[in-house]
Amino acid sequence: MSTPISAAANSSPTRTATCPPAAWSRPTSARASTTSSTPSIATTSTTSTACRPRRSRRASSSTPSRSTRNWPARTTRWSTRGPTTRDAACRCWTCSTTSARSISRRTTSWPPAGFASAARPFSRSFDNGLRATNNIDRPGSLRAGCRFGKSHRASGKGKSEPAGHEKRRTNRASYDGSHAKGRQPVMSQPETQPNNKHDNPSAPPKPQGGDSASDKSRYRATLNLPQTTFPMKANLVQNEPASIKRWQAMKLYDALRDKHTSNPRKFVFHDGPPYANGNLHLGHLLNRCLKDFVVRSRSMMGFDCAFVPGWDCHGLPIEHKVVADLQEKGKLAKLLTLSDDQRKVAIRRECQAHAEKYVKLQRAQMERFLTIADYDHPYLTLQPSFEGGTLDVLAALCAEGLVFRGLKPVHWSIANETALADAELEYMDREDLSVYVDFEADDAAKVYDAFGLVEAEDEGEDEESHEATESRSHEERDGDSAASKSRAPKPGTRPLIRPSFMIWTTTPWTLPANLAIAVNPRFEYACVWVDGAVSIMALDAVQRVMKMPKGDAAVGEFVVLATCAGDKLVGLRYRHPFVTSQDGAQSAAFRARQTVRDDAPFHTIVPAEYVTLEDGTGLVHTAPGHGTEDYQTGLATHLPPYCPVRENGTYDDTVPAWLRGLSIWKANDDVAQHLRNSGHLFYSHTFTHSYPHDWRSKTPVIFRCTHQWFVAVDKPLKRTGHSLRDMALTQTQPRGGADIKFVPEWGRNRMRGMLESRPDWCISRQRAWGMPIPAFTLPDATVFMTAASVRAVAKLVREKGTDVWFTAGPEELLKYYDPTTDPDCPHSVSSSLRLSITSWKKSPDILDVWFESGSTWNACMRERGLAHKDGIPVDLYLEGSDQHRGWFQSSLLPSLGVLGVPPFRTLLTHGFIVDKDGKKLSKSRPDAARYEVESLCGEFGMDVMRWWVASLPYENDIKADLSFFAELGESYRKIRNTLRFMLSNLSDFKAGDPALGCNGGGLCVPLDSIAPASLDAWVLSEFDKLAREVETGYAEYDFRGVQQKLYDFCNDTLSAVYLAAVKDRLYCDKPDSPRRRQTQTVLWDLTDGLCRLLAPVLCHTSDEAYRALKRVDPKDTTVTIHTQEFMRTKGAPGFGVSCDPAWATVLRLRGEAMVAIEQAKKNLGVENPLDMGVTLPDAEGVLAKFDRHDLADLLGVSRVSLAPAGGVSVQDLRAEPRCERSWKRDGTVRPRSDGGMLSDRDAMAVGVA
RNA sequence: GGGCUUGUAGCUCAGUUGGCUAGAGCGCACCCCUGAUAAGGGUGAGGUCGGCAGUUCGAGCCUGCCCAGGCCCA
Repeated sequence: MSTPISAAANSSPTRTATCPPAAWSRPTSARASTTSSTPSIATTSTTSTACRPRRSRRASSSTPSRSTRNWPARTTRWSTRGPTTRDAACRCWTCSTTSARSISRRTTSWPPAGFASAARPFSRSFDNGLRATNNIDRPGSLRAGCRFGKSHRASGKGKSEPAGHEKRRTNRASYDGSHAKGRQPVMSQPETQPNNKHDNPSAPPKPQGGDSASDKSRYRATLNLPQTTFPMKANLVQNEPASIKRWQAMKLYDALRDKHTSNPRKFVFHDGPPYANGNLHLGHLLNRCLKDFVVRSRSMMGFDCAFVPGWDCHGLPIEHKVVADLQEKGKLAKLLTLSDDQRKVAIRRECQAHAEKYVKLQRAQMERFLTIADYDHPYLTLQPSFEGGTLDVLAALCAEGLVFRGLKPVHWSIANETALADAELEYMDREDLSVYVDFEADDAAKVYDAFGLVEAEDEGEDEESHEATESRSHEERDGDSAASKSRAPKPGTRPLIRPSFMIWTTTPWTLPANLAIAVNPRFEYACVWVDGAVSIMALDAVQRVMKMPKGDAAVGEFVVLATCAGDKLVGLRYRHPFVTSQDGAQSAAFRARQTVRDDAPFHTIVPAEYVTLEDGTGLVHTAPGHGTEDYQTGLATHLPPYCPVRENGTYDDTVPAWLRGLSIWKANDDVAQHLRNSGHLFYSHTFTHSYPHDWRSKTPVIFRCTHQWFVAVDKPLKRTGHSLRDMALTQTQPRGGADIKFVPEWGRNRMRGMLESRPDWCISRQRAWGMPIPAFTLPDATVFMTAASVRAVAKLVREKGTDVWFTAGPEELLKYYDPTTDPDCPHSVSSSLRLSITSWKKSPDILDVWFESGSTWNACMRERGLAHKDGIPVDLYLEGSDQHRGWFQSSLLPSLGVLGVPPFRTLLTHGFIVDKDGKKLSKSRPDAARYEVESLCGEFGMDVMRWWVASLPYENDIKADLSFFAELGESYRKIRNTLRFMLSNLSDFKAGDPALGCNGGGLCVPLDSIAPASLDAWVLSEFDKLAREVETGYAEYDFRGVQQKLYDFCNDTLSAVYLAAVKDRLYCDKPDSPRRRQTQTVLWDLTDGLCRLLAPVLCHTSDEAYRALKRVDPKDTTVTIHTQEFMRTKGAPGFGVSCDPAWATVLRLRGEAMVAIEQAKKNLGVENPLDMGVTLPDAEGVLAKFDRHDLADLLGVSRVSLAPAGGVSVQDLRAEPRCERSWKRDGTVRPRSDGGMLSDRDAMAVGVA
């Protein structure tokens, strides 16, 4: 075993260790090998330039090799795996419910029987002298003989043993006597080491002055020890609801508004409405907390910040749920017997009840998040006033000429003759006909040019081939026709046959509506000679298509003549197999109903990126009236959304005569047969695939173009001459237009990208639960809706709600409408309105819910007088990044249309919650229930959750895991304990009433009397810096920065430096000594100021601490921190106290001294810094003005002296007498009249000579 | 497939115009204190900056490709 440090080495009572004597080396000690190379502890650091104390870990210059670094990393991992975990330890400190669990786990689950004294990797709360080591942490690795190795004190500090095998079986294990008692394993050794470390044989001879525990406690009663009612244990789960009740009792939101009645500084923040359906989840919690940080911080900055919560109440999910419930209860069938209006009113009533139920539920959850808002007066999209405000927006857009009717394909139920939303579809297997169809090229030469095919040089081709390039059908080739015997041309040469574009479709009934063929411009296409015909298809599809069994005769011979890129085909024209220019979308009948551009590229090859090679031929039959992608292609190429299918699923009169009036399902076979007969069908077969069906009738649905209402994004506004898209792109430019601020900045590009590519906004839906679009169909089938008519309906809606649309007739609905004053009213209408209005039909459409939420800047903010009166109405919108396409855009466009400016000055987005591996949070995870917000509030407490939210870089994905909340719980406790310590040292302090001037009759010391070189001035100046940074952080929505700075201030500036330094004067000075009172003044102000800075985040805890500081009676509901503002002096954040610039030097030296002290512990064997003195170099002579006691307290040593040169050095003071009261060896300790050994200061405090 | 975005220590994250010997907190290791005590303090160890290839005197940062995520589209 290693040899104890020799006591003989300590011959000098006050030894300066700048040059350790040779005798100190311990050659026989294993530790000697680690310390012999240690440089002199006289250190002169030249690296640190920090101006405030830091607990940074300086990078070591001697980085170990990689192989040596691996080992501890691995052990670290399993050291955290014990059956007790940190989160268990943490939970017990933030709430009452889990503490019992953590305690019980501590005492019963671990260590297992037989390992009674094995240390637990528990919380640091239990670590004092009893902490797990790597090996002990794994019971299986325990080895007799090493578990209870001798105390490091007896074994020369045990450094010779590998980490994890020795240690901590010291007497201090008795801290947790319950573990050791009666469970000492056989291999344990009785502890024989001396209890008092000052009896350590390696230590110098027992010095003068009492050191024993009894000596130490002799003067305990004479000290000013901390006292407070502010508990260490937060009990958040129990206490937070009490805070909520208190705030409700004092009507906190109203109080804040009243306070700012005449405040011209308004911060207008607008809540985006969540959907009133279901429980709130972690994503909502994130969103609501961020919003609350804004509301509370702006209020504390002195702004009037109203915040009205809102809910999105209309829409399909609620209606779908309600109808499903009705169906389940068997009530739907009865409803279906009612008239349309009656049925809709009944369903709407159910929907409203559903929405209101969830508004109530979510409101309670939001209040549990400790958020402040006008919960008694929320805005709901179902409120008549809101509905009126929305219709006003619609009216204004009508006035600008932006609202129009157009065609758009939607899922259509033929059985119910109604449009269906995605949520109303059920996918079921269905048997359909799959056809491969040849569409002949219009100009064969151009096609062959595209493929680069050249004329064949062989003059000997058969006569037939010299005929004009005419079509050759596959049917002809199948027989014994001459063509089938023709030879395949050589690759690269041009056949004298008209080529065809081969498409594939599973809906032959849509072929009459074919207007184009789409190719992918990036794919390679092939010109294929197939048994005497020529077809174009994607090169990658050739093999697959050629394998298609063509009835009885398979493909005989095929040759790829050439290939070319898809973009070469774009623009080539083809001939529809059976629709002529007199039919279809080009027919007079269709053109009469629909505007068709003259340059529309009918029957042309068009580009489309969505074309794939997985199925078909790589050439996609495109019918813009029968598919979403086709429709988009149509929009892009100006092809009309031609749909020849009526509501009942039969063809209209624009199709060829043989199809008119036919059911589309029947038409499938007829079309195939027609193609077969005309030789255009390459191949057909029936197959089964998954196909959407109407969830109610269980019948297959189709895509069908229907009339919808749109807001035009490219049409110039009457007022400005610019389109919504142009305006939006201008206003969202960096430093353009409104100079909208995006947080984070990349949101700008994201949103602009979406604005650039978005189509016209379809604002109509065919449902019951929503706001009706107040349009009317006139007897002549024209549709009537003008700005004035919408406003007239809006007025009625404000009086009666939108149910009136379903209960009243057109005459009643338009009772406020005066056609004679409406410039947009057609003469035919104004002249005969009163005569014909009873025969008008109400529009069955409702508004897209996005239009409602997109109108909230008007329907809520302007309606309620909360918006800025001029210019941009709202300062901030704050939502998840999905709202770049959602709410942000649906708000931007109407606002631009109505006001000409965006609705918001700043757009802040946050990311989505993902699990700890960065994957989507799955509801199916086994511990999903613990991620329910109610569970989280109950497990960690809301202030901890808020502290977590504040810690997040919210711009991107946010990883969430129970362990993270637990970690933030630890961090929260640090803040709490810091507040507690400050409060506990103010128990005999009275701040006085500021209204009384100076110290207001209290014990405060004027702050301007504090010397700039004092500790107190330093900490106040640090607070001012913090206050500036935190206020800036709040203003810039940098909550993470705020949280980190607050934590660092509590953890570092206060706990590690200032509070540790002033502890001595607080405890040991005479209670009313000026020095102590000055520090108490500072503590009081710091606590007050810190609570305010914390208040927007830790709204419960800061209020609790603030009330404790002010000694408010628990029953008193009038005092709260939340009506206060951030601390300001002469307009600037903080107290306006600055410190001496030399503090930078002091703090740099403190860092060096800490390292030197640590070295001294090893080299001198002095364990307690109070047994040390430190000499600081002061070459520049700047330290002289610093109080030596301040410096000593700052280093935690007994004495500090200055030297003109050299480095930091440490002296062993153990031979000097120690004050029995303050435990310091400050050089003034001597026997006193009461028989005790006391320093001068302590003698004075106790009152002995 | 496209737009935007993320990847840095065991974990959560900083990292400015390319100048870095890459920082912080937590955790971990070791130590102190026992008068903040289910507290408090100190000192350390720990990194192939997702991968590959370029540009550059110099790359965590710029470029290209690839891998793995997220949001919104298709």
